[in-house]
Amino acid sequence: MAAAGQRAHRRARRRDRPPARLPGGAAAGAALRRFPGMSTPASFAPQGLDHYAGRIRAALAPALGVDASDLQLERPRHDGMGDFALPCFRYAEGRGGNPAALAARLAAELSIEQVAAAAAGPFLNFSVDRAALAATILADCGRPDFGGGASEETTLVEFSSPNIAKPMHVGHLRTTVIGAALARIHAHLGERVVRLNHLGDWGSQFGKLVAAWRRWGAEAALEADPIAHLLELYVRYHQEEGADPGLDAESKSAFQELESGQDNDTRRVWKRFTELSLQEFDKVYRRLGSEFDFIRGESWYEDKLAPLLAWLEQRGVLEESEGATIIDLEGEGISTPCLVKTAHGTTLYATRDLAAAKSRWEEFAFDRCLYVVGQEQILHFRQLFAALRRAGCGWADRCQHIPFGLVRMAEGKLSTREGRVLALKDLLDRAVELAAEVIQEKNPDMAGQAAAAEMVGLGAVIFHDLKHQRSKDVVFDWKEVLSFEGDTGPYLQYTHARCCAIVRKAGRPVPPLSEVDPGLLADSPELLVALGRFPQAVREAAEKNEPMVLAQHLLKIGAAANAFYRDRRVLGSEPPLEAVRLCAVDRLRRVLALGLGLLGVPTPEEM
RNA sequence: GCGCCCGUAGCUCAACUGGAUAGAGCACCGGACUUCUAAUCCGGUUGUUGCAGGUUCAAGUCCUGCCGGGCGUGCCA
Repeated sequence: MAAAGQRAHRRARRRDRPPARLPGGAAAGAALRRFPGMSTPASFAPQGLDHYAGRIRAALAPALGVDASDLQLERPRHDGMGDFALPCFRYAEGRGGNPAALAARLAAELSIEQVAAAAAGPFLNFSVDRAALAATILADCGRPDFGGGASEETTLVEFSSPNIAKPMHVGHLRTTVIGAALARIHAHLGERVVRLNHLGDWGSQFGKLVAAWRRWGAEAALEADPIAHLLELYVRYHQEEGADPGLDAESKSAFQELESGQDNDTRRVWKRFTELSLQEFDKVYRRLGSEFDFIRGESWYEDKLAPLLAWLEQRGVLEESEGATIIDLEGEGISTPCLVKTAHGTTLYATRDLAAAKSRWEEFAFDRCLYVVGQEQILHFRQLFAALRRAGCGWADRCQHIPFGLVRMAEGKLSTREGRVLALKDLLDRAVELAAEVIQEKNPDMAGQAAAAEMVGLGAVIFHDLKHQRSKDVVFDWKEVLSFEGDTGPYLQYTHARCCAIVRKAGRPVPPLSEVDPGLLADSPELLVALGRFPQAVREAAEKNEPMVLAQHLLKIGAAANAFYRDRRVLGSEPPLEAVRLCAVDRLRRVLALGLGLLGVPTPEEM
């Protein structure tokens, strides 16, 4: 059993929000709206730099005779080259000119309010007037919905999905943290988000567990530390199964009792294991700020399996092969068929996922359904979606696997069966402990040190996970994960806390925009541009389902912020300067809190 | 065997899905705290983007073939 985001089985618990009502049945429209380049989709009011991108497009489109949405506006590679760039190569092609000449001509001809155009060889660079930009940024960044949108689509996010009776370990960190971040990011864009925890609570392994419990289980140990004891039983089972054929028979019969659906002792034991596990998981979820609208294990779909199989049969996609029931996927370009029933008649992982997908579609009519599950299951999801397509589900294209790389320990492979795991709780505790030491050293007089340490420690772990591309494997390195310097969560938390301190110590309210002169911020273009690009970062993170995009952008804002208040004294400066800088610091504080909040990184006001 | 993912500075990673001189952090060296938190800032050093071809005005990015690592590959989840 691999280290990363497993998903497994049954029995669901519903909590919190009521089952959402969907506006009018089958939602129409493309599952995934594409946001080409730096365009601003209609559902988003222009924010930050978007204002100017819109103007530039509007001016360029007629000049080039192309549709505004086809314009490829880019970020210049280096600061100082402007705020937007248009490579002119492709536009020069059709009209016989050379790109540099076209750029020069456009630079001379274009007249855009508050935007200067300059040719740089074949590139046309645009610079936004600093004072105008400052005014825009100060106005937009103060809003709590900065970078937000008005999409009315419905997005399902399935994430975390640990197996019951096993500890959550570092492998679960990624799915839990990435999934929660994606859910928040999509929600910020206005989407109606449904968070699902597809617990691994079903399957033959629970027959094994119950069998092991009957042989060696100890009530006292179970109550003291349920998951530790259950893991112990699981490990022991695998140690002894080879030498003891009776075990296998016991576990098979236990699983049959479980699957029978009848209320018997096996089922009661299993149910108790589930509840004990959930209590433990909840502690971690609370710390990580992860919430679910529905905790539905695989078992929740149990009574939907028979109808599903009947439906598949009716659709004519089932075949028998070597005694098993399969859906052939050759026509979908997948040589491995999807198995929905074993030769012994039991259902499989894929069967439950098919039932789950169909049930979710019928309940939520989603515009997209994201499965945040490790990339070792890529084939499984390809099969799942292909099988749905074969069964005639057009909505299968709205389902998307969001894979991520494996977490591996530097010392070697993680293995649940061998009992070698790094429990997530231990990782978090260690991070918090270290954060407490640093706070004690750097800010010994602060009140509420324990609370701050919890936030900083968790912030370090969460941000570390989110700042990398999902697809890359991660070699877990204590030193790196627990680093609080440089491009880290605590760096951003620190920046936020500094901004909070300045606002707090100002001894007066942040002046309203009408009372400041934004032009006085013209000396800090990096800061303005970094803040101004925040909406684009949120959008791109959602579009790619890649929180890293937002994390990386927050680092840019953080760097600009630190340089800003390092060189520009706020409090005690000339009154007009103090006013506008205070205003800027306030916006920084808000945007950092907003962005970090989307990622799930806590934002202490002092640390 | 076949399929998918990854390969960028000593280390950890970016690079806006084909654009400008490939950028950050860590580490190392040197500077900056009687003033809003030095968990910071400023400056310096670091590249055959795994290898070889190909497409293109333009390739880290696309196509082919290799090398290396990881993960999958019908009755587990």
